[in-house]
Amino acid sequence: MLTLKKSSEFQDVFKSGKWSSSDTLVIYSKKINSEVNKVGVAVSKKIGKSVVRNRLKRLAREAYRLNEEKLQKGFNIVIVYKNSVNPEELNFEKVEKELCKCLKKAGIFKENVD
RNA sequence: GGAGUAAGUCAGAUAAUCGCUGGUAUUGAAGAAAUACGAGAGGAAAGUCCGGGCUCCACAGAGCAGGGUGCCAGCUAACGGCUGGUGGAGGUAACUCUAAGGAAAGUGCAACAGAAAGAUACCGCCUGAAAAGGUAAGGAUGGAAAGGCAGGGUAAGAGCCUACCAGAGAUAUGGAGACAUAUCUGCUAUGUAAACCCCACCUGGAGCAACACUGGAAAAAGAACACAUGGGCUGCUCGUCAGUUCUUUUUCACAAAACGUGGCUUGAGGCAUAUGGCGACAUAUGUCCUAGAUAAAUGAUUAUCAAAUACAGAACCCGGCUUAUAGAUUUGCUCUAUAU
RNA sequence: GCGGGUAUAGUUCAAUGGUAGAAUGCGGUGCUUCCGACCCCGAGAUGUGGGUUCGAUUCCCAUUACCCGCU
Repeated sequence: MLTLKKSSEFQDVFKSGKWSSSDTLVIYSKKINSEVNKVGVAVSKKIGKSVVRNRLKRLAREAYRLNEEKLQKGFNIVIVYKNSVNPEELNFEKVEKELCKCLKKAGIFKENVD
């Protein structure tokens, strides 16, 4: 799993990418000329303390990792948690569900997969 | 058995599958990558309230200003920390708390009430015909009222005298000291220094986003040059150092705010034993190596253990303080009930 | 990571250690045929917990929330 690292890459995805959202997540994506996908996760400081934010990042990364094979390639993706999220209500199953929903909306899933 | 008090310890474990970040070894020309082995968040990692190391500024200068600390002795690299004691406060007790120098160097403040707020006594009491004088027992106020209270004494009164209590000074004894005890003198000096201040001691500034190293080109404009200007922490005054560059803009290229590499983890380190000390701690010997990331590493699923749930995530390092914290557990001591 | 600041009525701001005040908003009364404007009256607050002081918005300590700067 490759991650986005530069600030300029993040800004590029935010400005010129497509977005789709669910109750808890917003996903920005941009197609580029590449054979791999890159992912970044962003959690606002308003959601909680560092323990909470780290936990949410891990959940998102794990959910992405388990579903990575089902995706089309050549995208830069940024996963953002909404500020209205209640961290106590989230567990791994919910995050995975929401993430897949958003990715389908964005059209990144391969067509022949449910 | 109950209630309490003090000091600690732990902070889920084991197994399986998938996955993450360093290290070592092997393969590989190297890089990337792969395989194997082993390691991988805390008691507060937090708040940033103190202190120190380290780096740069002149290895760090002078004076004033400013800031901090404040019973005594010790410990420590240092401290506003810790240990042991002294005084005071609370508790039946075990024990706990305590910013605790100076108000007799000076200044300020003490609203309202009250005659009066450390000072010219309003009413009152006594002497006296009056004028005037002597007084502070009693009176209302107030947080605080001329040491308190009782007796003697007196014209009325008053430490004027006496006992007890409280405060001040002197002397003696004990103690390293804070201070304690005893005796004598004598009756005045209110409170506030977490008001200014005085005294004693300490204090240069900035911080790893510090700092060092490597890495492209071209052009234009401006400023200042030796008794001058700018810079070297903040306020001022001095002193001193370096000695020609500095600032801005544009174009191309670009990891480009170089988001690169180092600094970076072996350290006032941990553990065990012995010795010295009431103790904090010190010394000696042996032994161990235990995160180092940079959009930032510990996660997901399943099973078992009654249950798996608190506060919470290293970011240069260390010593403290403060604050948050589910549950489990050990030891010492105190009071109390019942039984023997 | 480092440095600094703020918190007072519903809102915007004042206040030498001595009764917390103003504007606006809110409620009521009057005026008006009714509403508005105007007049009168009223309620309403020192972020939280300790300490110093006779007395704390003010001084000291801790804590919570928010904001700003460095990069």
